[in-house]
Amino acid sequence: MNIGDVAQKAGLPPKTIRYYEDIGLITPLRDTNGYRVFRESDLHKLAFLGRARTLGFTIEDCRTLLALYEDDTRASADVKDLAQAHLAKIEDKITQLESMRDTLSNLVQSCAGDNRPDCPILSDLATGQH
Amino acid sequence: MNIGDVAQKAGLPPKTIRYYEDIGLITPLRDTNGYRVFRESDLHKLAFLGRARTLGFTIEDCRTLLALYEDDTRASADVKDLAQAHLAKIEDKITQLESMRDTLSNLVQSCAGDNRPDCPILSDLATGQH
DNA sequence: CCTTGACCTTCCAGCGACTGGAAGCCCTAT
DNA sequence: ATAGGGCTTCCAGTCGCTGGAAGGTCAAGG
Repeated sequence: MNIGDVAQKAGLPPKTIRYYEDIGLITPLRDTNGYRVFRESDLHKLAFLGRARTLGFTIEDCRTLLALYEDDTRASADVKDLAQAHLAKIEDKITQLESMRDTLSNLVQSCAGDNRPDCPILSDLATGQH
Repeated sequence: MNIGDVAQKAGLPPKTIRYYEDIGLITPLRDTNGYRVFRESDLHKLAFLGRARTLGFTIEDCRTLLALYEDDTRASADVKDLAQAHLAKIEDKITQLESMRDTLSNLVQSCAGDNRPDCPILSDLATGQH
């Protein structure tokens, strides 16, 4: 399989796949012409990585997850710990974003949005007073 | 005011303030010794920027907001549009993160987290099947 | 007067995870 | 022979800082 095919099947851009090779997440073979040759196992890893990234795991988390996946003697607790830590970070981010959203949505609602200059959004930014 | 004082008062690290000067958000004066000298107006702008960044506006948004703030003839509609667009992005991000959180939290709950290797989290990543 | 230590300066590099683009090779079809 | 598409590498840029090195400045204390 060439990079185009595997990119299609894994749902990742070729650039990303090359990058993943660069940082040692996968090691496809090489044809005599220098082209990368992907095995089924490479495709499998790439799909794994794609899903892990979709869940927001960092690349380093992904590296760890792949290692755990390939280790028959892993303890599921290690995977769970990693996932739980990641989940906690996501929940933190959600909380942060919700606070932004709430403030912003109040400000937006209080702004007339006409062609006059008076604007509670700017007043708030200027003074920090709601 | 030197950078340390203004950093304290604005609640921003000196490094960030220097960066804001680099990219043209502020233009403090200079003392004969080369030290930056901040006026009240600089402090005011920095506090404005700090609050805008806390609300998640990008630097370019902040630049626009500052320009609008300083333009007496602005239309509040322009500010509102900007804020609304930003709000929409935040809401998108929240939705994305919530979807991650839901999937992850299901996976975490289904994982025994003991010292056996069987792990539904890894199975899911490997197969994409829940 | 000298030193110490806290402050200030500039400049360069790195973070994370790609992404765009240039320059050039390879392969197939016409 | 040529045109096109796909492949290669390498370099630079994204965003918003942040760390660190190397060095100038200033006020206080001995």
